[in-house]
Amino acid sequence: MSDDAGPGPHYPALLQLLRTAETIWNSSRLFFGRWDLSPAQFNLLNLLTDQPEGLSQSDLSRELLTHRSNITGLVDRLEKRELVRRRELVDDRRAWRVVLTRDGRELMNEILPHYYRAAEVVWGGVSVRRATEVAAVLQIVAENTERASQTLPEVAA
Amino acid sequence: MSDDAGPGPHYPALLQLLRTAETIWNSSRLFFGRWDLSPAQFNLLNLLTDQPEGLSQSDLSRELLTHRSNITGLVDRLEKRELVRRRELVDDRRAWRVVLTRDGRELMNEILPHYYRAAEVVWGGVSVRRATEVAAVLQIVAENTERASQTLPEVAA
DNA sequence: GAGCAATTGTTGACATAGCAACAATAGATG
DNA sequence: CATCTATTGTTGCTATGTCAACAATTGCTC
Repeated sequence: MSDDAGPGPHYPALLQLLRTAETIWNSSRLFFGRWDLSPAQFNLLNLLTDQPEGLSQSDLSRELLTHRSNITGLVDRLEKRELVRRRELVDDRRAWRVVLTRDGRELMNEILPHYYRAAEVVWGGVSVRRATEVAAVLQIVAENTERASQTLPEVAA
Repeated sequence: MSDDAGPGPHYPALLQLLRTAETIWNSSRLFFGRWDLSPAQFNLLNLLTDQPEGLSQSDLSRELLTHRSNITGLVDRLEKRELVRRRELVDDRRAWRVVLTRDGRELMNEILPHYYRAAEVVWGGVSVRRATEVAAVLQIVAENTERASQTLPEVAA
């Protein structure tokens, strides 16, 4: 129960986690740059790939862990390149269904094999079993974080 | 050697990694908001905390895994709040030494204990041993990613 | 149905990113 | 020394991100 404490024993692991994720994100920018896509744009397209009915912008913001208002511009730019289209949602006139166009689907068909291969390269030397264990721990960390966010004042009280 | 492959066996772990990091990042925005800091601002101040001589903006950009040009505005805003100061670097008139002010040091002294405690909360239920193992795997992943970035064309060839 | 609360997407303001181009300076090489 | 190259920080452009406020619509409740 020491009080003016320095870093705890888990602290280095937290730093490594954030650092690794940032490294991957930066590298993915180079990777997707070959198709003139930002990581954010790719992630959005990727979400739509197995959604023939499309997703609302609200759905997209939830899945992408980002604010609704980001989606507007993101979809605007992808729509301008005709990779994506806004279609009407019959039972709700406030919302759109964002769907892949034919061009969008073809682009994803081209990128995805490269992407999946790169994902394996990144885990090179790490067994599937070990990677799965790591993912399980990371899920716990994510859940802890969300729980802590909801009771924010107490986290640091 | 299948070719029009779907996701590989490590793919879910990659998604979980990125998702967890984003969750932490988003949560940290709320957390640091109590002191009117963005996560980026905190990270910069945190780097300076054990650097009484300060760091050049180049050093900062390297450590923060971000472009030089970001640091300009980041330091500008922190300087306006008098948490940080640009001082001359005697042997190189191109560069600055960015150092914490007294206010900046005091602010960090206030925040850091809360921060370190939150870092432990995030790993709740995960033993130190396990967290350290996870971090070791994540370091391998980061190294693989950097190596792949340097030989980008081949990654997806 | 009328009224009220919640949701959806957009907008504007701003912080945070990357990148290219630039001026100033430093370092290396002849 | 002169020149060529590399590094440092800044600027402008754009994309991405948060947030608050707004209009339109939906859902709920009386």
